[in-house]
Amino acid sequence: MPREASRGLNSAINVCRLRGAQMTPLRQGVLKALWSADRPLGAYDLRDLVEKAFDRQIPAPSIYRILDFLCEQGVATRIESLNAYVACGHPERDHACVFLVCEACGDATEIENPKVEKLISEDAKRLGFVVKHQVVEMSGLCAPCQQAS
Amino acid sequence: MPREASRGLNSAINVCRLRGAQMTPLRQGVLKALWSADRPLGAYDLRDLVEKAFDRQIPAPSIYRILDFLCEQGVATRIESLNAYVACGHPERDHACVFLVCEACGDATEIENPKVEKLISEDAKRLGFVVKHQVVEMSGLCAPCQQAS
DNA sequence: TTATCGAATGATACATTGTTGCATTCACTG
DNA sequence: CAGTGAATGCAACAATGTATCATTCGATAA
Repeated sequence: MPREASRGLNSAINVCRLRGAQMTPLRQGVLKALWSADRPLGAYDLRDLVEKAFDRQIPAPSIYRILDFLCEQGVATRIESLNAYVACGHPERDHACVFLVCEACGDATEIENPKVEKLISEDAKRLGFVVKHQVVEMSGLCAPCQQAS
Repeated sequence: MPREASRGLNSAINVCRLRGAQMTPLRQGVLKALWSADRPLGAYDLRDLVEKAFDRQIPAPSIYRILDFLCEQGVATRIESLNAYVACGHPERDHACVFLVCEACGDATEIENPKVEKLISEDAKRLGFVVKHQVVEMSGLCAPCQQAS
């Protein structure tokens, strides 16, 4: 696992601990798998990885529960358009994620843009709508994949 | 079906015709079901509705192919966070949809905000990323449901 | 230490959503 | 009327997600 990922993982674990949220071995295992991956992973991909790491079978519901937990803690994010999950780089800030999802290589880059959140929230407010969770995912081609094609 | 929906349906049919895209009876049936609904419908919900309307069985792959077609034509949109589909109100303009999805009543309101698209596209451009499709979905509570709770 | 209690996980079965591959039908065109 | 490509039918299956209940684990308090 690259150093940056290692830092991200530790940071996430600390964030959870500070909140009093239990970071169990299995939860750490799932989060570690997410940090080790270079692309979003599906729940069953994660199950396979964690089963190998723990050398035993893990039931699907456990994986889903753990993913729910990690997303609630803000240390992972579900990418709706892929039915997949990624580790989140800055869980300490309560923020909204924006992803650039490459159709070719499958990589999902998280970008930060608080303006987007504000812009939409204002529109929503005008309609009396209270936003609780935002999904912003742009699919297309990343720079390397454009050149490759 | 309300008048507005009826207009929307006809407009969508015309848009497709003008493009030379075949608007077959089955495709119209699916689109009509979408326009008649007051909330996003899943592929299998749609299948049930269209089966009743046509009084015969429809295979799931047909529904999915038709939904793909309708989305490509811009007369319907998939809401990723719900695995569901809605009719799109203005297919003539090539636009990006932004949805407000109410967790309580399930309704999905489409709002227009070209600024959002621009804002993110600029960020993407800076990274050399070419956006082909955008998913912007805000979940929360609509005004009526806030009062109800 | 031990009883207890809630959180987390295990286990089984199942529901929902989406796809593959190939056959058939249909409408248009030469 | 034959040929062609688009659309649909059909069967089986794959992938994703959930419901339910049992069990284990870990902290806390008697």
